[in-house]
Amino acid sequence: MGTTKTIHFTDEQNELATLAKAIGHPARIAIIQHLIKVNSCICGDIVNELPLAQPTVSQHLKELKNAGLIKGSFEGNAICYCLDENGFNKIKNFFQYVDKHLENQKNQCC
Amino acid sequence: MGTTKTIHFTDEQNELATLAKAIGHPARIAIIQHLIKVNSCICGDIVNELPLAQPTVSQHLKELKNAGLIKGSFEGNAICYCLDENGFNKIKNFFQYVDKHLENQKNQCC
DNA sequence: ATTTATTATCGTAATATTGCAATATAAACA
DNA sequence: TGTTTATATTGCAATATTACGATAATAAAT
Repeated sequence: MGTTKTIHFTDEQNELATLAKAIGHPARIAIIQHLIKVNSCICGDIVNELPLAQPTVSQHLKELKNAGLIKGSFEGNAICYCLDENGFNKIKNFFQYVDKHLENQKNQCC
Repeated sequence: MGTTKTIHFTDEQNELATLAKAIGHPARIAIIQHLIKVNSCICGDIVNELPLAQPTVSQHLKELKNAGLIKGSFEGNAICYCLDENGFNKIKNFFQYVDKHLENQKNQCC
């Protein structure tokens, strides 16, 4: 196998999983952190920042983009990337939901 | 390969990635949601809730536990699982950090 | 038009993940 | 002790992910 049984889960569960999975790699965390640090958008700089070859970085950027976590726009012959609030808002809601529960259940666990 | 180059990233980046990766599967999202729904702890019920075989569920529980997202305590011959705030607080902080940035940069992206 | 710079894609090797049947382990109880 | 119940582990097949060299594609600059 190796194949996730997405059919048996709800769209919401699959979407949240896809978002979390996209974030679940140190290189992609580093990309997100860098995009926050430099405030405005960047592109080939990300390749210089990361300890990975250009095709690998390109692949990671693609995954983040597919998940709706970053967006890129052409700027001359380069591409400017920045965070996409669409994806982040979706997970943010999930974590707020979890957090609300954790507050209520403090020290009441089994 | 298939091997993530964890050595080249910071401990924080690797830890956040591990947490997000653990959440990044619909079955594990479903487990988290169920633990929230039933409020107090449960165990074999999770197996009944999920459309997966017992060994598969056991594996998913193990991953969540290793990541510090759930904790289990023995209750007779059964095991009672519930959410572990340790793991969740760590990612929560990350998303708050991201969110703060997104608020500032609204519509100022490239 | 050619070169240069920037990013994406293809192909491929190595490793990781997912899922399950079979089996093991451990605790309660008869 | 033997049996039931609950969970974990092992072993394995199928698929996914990660990473990179080589190469393509695109657009600016000369």
